[in-house]
Amino acid sequence: MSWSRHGGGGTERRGYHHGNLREALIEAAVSLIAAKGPAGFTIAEAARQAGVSPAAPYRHFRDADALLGEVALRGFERLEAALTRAWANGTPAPVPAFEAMGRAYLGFARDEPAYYAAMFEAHVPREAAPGLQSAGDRAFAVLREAAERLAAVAPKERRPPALMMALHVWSMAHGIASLFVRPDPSRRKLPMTAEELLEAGVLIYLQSLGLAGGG
Amino acid sequence: MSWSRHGGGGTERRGYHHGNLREALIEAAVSLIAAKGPAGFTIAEAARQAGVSPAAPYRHFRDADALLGEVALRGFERLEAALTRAWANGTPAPVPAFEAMGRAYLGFARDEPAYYAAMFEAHVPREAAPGLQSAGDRAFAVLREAAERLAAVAPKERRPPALMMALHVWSMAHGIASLFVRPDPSRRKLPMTAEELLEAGVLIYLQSLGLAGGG
DNA sequence: TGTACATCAGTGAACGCGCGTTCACTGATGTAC
DNA sequence: TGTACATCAGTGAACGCGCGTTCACTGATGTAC
Repeated sequence: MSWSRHGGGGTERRGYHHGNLREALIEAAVSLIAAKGPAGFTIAEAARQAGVSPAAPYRHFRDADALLGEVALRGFERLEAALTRAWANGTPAPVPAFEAMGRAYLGFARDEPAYYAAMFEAHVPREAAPGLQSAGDRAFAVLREAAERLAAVAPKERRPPALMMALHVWSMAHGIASLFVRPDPSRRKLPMTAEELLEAGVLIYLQSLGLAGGG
Repeated sequence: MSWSRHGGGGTERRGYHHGNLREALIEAAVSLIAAKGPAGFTIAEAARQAGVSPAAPYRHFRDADALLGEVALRGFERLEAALTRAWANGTPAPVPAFEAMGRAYLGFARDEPAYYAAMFEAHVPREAAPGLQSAGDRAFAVLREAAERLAAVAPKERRPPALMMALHVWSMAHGIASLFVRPDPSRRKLPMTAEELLEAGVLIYLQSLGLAGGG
């Protein structure tokens, strides 16, 4: 395999062929977005960071949107993995597992700002990368299935449509992430952590469905 | 007043002095952001649209952030007005007035996409325009005061901190606006309107606090 | 009412910059025989 | 094992473009007297 000779870094010697330029460009895009936001990313700069001429990226990506779309796609895959891990198939119990999933969403926004920005802030057309749309669908499906499991446990007369539950929780998590987690220069200060805010909100919401203790 | 001679449009004859360039640039920025998103806006293009040389805007704004900041500031003022109007001092009753405020938030996101983008998507530093931070504070204060009025009506043993209620509802409204109202090319389809989704979410939330008729 | 003057909003030409995109090319790779 | 050849990833030079920003300037405005 050619890229085994080229492995990780950027400064390393290489021949005429890069060997793994596609991956290197994606990595470069991620680090550029992390540093300067999605608007600060350009194909030319990504090429420079990959140590390659400005024309080279066009062998792999039609334009900037295609590259951004690939970053977004991988972001959705990572988010899906993180949510799946947190939900842990509803263990030890559905409600705490659901809460863990909420924390995972915020953790993703915090720890992977570049992916998050490509997914939700770059306004990449869904056709930009093949599979982008379905990767997004799969990430949301994790949340929806968890909501279905929860809904099944709820007292029948209070049970809302699981899809709606999923949308409510996603919206609250996403709103909190956008307003209080993403590094925005005009971000408002919170009197608690974003995680505490979300956890409280979800608990209040679930209580109403007969799913969480007391109050 | 000099600008009384120059009034509205752009194509109209004018002399050496524009007379109302500052306002014209803000209008141009709003229309550019509406058309191409915050990233598609440039000082040069705003100047062109105002019928003025590319150097002229620098008499009024230090840079693009200052102009965007001014747009964001006015956006917060408009949002504050819209929320205040919808809340209507809690009439006819706190819960429906609260719901109306939620609809007003979504309506603002839908009807004023340029302002919304400048406020929440352009990542303008809060120092970009004097008063920007406090305009944001005032808009949020409307929501917070409404939450306080609602909290006062809630049964004591279920009453959450009003600030937290405000943050929860703001987050859900903002999440729904970001995910389902803003024109995002990768936006997911909803099985209901954004307004219905938010209304249902807020009702479920308020039920839990003993504030809305039970399910 | 008239005039001189200070002020300052807007001009227009110019600059350097980085970007996206193209093109004919070059040289590394791997495969057919 | 060797050789000829097709493939195609990456080159590098070039282009036109629009942007931000500067500068000495010009001419409209309004105010002091």
